[in-house]
Amino acid sequence: MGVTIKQVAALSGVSTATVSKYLNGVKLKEKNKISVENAIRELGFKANTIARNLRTNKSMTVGILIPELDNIFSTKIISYVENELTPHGYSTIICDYRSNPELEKQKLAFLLDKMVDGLVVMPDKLKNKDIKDLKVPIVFIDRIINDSSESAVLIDNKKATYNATEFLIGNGHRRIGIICGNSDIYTAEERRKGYTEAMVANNIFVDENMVLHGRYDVQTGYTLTQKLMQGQRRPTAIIATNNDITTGSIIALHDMGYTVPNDVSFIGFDNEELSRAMRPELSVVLQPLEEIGKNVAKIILDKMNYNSAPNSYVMLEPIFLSKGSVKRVVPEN
Amino acid sequence: MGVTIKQVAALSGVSTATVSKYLNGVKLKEKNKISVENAIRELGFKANTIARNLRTNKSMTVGILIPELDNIFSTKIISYVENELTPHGYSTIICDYRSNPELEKQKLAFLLDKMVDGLVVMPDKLKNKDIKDLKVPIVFIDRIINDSSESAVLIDNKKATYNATEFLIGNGHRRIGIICGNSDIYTAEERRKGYTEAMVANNIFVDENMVLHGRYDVQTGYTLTQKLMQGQRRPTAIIATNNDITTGSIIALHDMGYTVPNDVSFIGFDNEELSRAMRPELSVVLQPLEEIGKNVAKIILDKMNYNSAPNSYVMLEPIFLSKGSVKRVVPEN
DNA sequence: CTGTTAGCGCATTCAA
DNA sequence: TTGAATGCGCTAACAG
Repeated sequence: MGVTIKQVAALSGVSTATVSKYLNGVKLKEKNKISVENAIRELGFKANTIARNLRTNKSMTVGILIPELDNIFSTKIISYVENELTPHGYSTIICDYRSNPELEKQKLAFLLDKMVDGLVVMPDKLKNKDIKDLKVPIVFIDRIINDSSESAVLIDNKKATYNATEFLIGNGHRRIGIICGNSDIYTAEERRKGYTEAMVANNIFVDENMVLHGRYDVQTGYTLTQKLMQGQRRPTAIIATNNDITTGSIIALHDMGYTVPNDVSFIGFDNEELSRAMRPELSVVLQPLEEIGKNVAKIILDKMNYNSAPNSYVMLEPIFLSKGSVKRVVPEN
Repeated sequence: MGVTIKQVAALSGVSTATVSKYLNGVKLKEKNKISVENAIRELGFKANTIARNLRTNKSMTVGILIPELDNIFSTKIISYVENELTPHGYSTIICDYRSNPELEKQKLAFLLDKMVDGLVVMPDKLKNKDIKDLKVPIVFIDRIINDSSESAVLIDNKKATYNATEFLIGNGHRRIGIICGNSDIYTAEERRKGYTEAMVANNIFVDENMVLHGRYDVQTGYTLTQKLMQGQRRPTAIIATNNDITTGSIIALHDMGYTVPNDVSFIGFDNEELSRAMRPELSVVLQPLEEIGKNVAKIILDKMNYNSAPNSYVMLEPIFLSKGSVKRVVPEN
């Protein structure tokens, strides 16, 4: 369908091999170089990458697999990753699996089909066996897979909620509700642990009615906040553990007529923009998105370029932004 | 480096042609079919799609090109498009061009390189000449390209802001500020026109200081809102014309100590979640994202399957959600 | 520095 | 039904 190297060769009076070399940066005799260039221009030639990939077994593309597309947290990180990859000549193919375990595997296979040279994955239900004998380098973001020692970049999730919880405790709170993602997600479980550890460290009883699990979405934040606030003994503070849960939780509180922090103190996660828009602004745990992205890019580039690059596991510090959504209360004890 | 059709053929005692036929759904003699299936299983054979694409000139994938990845408006639509495409056997490759005209063309070329069978594009600076002789079907979302009669799905943008503006006028507002995207973006210009037309239709002078243009991002919303509110004669109402501008605008108002709607009335765009989180909730113009996605999918599928499918241009109705962010005022003059 | 030759993995004639 | 042969467009030896 398109113009081929053969036609270029014919028109310029050299062999296809020579044209190919030209395309791959090999120096030609000045005269040949010029006639090849002319032919390319005249014919409007564009190399067929599919054929090239077939031949070289490389595609100069990195596959990116995330659970949801409409999740700013992951898309922002990806933007940063892309930013670092592009200057090195790599393109990216982004796929989402709608938090669906079936799709998760299918899309992984799809990316492999496209002969990606590397993979950046935010996994959900993926198991070690699904990835352990892939021939392409892989880096996990945000979450890791049990028993896998593949490279990963994430934040210290336990610390994130530990700090948030301690902050609340320091302000007199004892009944602290927390809304977590499903406990089979690594991140969710870590965040839950951070909370529990902080409570325990401060000799506070952990009421299981205060620890709720659901999906990482607005609806979950909404519903579980209602549940927390409708219980017999309400929390005096709530921690939302992801971007969408933060949104849903705030909407629910407002819909129920509660004011933050007068009726209930609040610490959000990730949702910097909502935090800034509210008055008082929300105290939030933020992740260093740009740093995450840069680390991911560095690791995957290293791995693609030096097969021997060892796995690296990077754990970054969460950022706690203290704003006006936490009120000091008298401890109930 | 994987298992090839050749090895399968060898192991099952038939020719590669026969294996290929099996893979493509051609009926084989029962005995052959079984041995081929066994061989495939034993060897763990997986057809190499790159080779297949090279041969067939098809990839069963649709390329999606959007300006920004961290823009929920586009990613939500894409989710819906994907949802409709998957059951038909099509996968998607998503690329963003970071609102960069250079990248916009590059990524388009990248997708073409991947031999996508169809294209869904939210264009920015793309010109008709860039796409007029592509051999793959294309559908535009949200924005169209001048002098191009390609298929497109969008909302009636002019009406969206016309209605919002009329609503404000009906509530006594005369000095109405509006923050628009860059005027070379189709959508931005339409929205600006809707505003102007409503003003003119109501015999209200259009003060050019009230009509500001910038990027479709939070920073723009923030800065231009400051500008509007710092002027000598402040607006009594502000219209933000996209998701991020809405966010930035609200943050700016709050940072300056203004309350909505007491100090200034406000109508946002797209940002349903922020709208729901605020108290009073924000009045907003919403787009029917799911409907947009479904229309896009339908059109691109038709075009990929019947080359003759005519171009279609779908214009959907915007939704105006009236909440508490608009206050009735006494008209100034 | 250039051309010849071979083949990546698959799908598709055309005969048989 | 099947198989032998051919080639999609390109790159990679190797020899010249």
